[in-house]
Amino acid sequence: MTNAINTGQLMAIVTRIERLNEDKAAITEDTKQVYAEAKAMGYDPKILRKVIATLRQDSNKRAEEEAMMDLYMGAIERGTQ
Amino acid sequence: MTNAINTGQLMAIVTRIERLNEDKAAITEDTKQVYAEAKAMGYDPKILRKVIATLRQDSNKRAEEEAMMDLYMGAIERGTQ
Amino acid sequence: MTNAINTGQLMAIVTRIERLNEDKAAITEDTKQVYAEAKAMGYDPKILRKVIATLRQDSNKRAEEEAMMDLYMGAIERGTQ
Amino acid sequence: MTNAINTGQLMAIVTRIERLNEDKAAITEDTKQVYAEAKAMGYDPKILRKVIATLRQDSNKRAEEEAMMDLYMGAIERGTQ
DNA sequence: GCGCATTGATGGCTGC
DNA sequence: GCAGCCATCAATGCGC
Repeated sequence: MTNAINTGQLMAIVTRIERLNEDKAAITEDTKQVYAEAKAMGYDPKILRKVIATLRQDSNKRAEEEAMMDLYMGAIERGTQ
Repeated sequence: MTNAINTGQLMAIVTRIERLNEDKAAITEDTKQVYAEAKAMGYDPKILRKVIATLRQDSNKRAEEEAMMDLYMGAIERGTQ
Repeated sequence: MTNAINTGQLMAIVTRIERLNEDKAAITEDTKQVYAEAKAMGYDPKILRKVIATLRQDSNKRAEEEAMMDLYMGAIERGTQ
Repeated sequence: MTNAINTGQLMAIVTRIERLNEDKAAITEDTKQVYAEAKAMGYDPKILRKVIATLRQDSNKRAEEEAMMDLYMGAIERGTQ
């Protein structure tokens, strides 16, 4: 019967994921720390967040535009076959 | 006038945060990878996620929520008999 | 050449889809409203959502998932004793 | 004891939400239909989706820019108080 | 059946 | 201190 669970294997997986989750939480913590420092230096955290978000959006936008271009190009190629 | 912005300082902050965001994204990537491996080994990712979430939850709170859920469900079942 | 686009036709399609999207957004809004009212009446929205989700689920499938979850949890508990 | 549940009230809430969910599903259905028609007319559904998404993004972008502007204006006002 | 895109849910942050 | 808001994250559903 293959329904039996390989306990060691399962626990290894669970442990790895839990570890990754902790690492991620730690980074979130660090990020908050940086925002706190920035605030102490007089920067408005809210604006800072918006700026970062905007910078990220701009990269995404570029990627997005390329994707769209590819899509159009593909359509044209198919249309002219 | 103190409104002038220290460009270097600001960029340092922004860069640090972007770096942390990237690190976090990388970990998210790794996590997805682990789930994919687990799936390949025959584990159901959906259940796996539930298990991880459950392990993280406080058991008292969990019991409480279940009790309330039963209460609601019971009321509805009686109402539709 | 048939590659030329019928602008009016295309716009009609786009407009219809946008309209449907708006309608959907409006319903989402209404739904949030109902949850808010329910909360004001003392119902826990989180539990309420779980109840609705549960009612929608096929009960066989639900039992199956719970069984598998128990299997995983049992293996982990035994492993950590 | 106030923990007892007003069954009729609860069911009314649940029913309203379920109804809204159905309406939403119906709209989703309609949308799929429109995409199917468009495809039959020779439009590439994939591109169509991207176009719609882009149009939506552009509106969002405008709103976003206004929000950012407000944020900056607020910061300046606070800074000059 | 997979990957993706959208949508729904949760937790954290901010302002009152 | 809490409610509302936002941003992230999980999950379902869709098209390929």
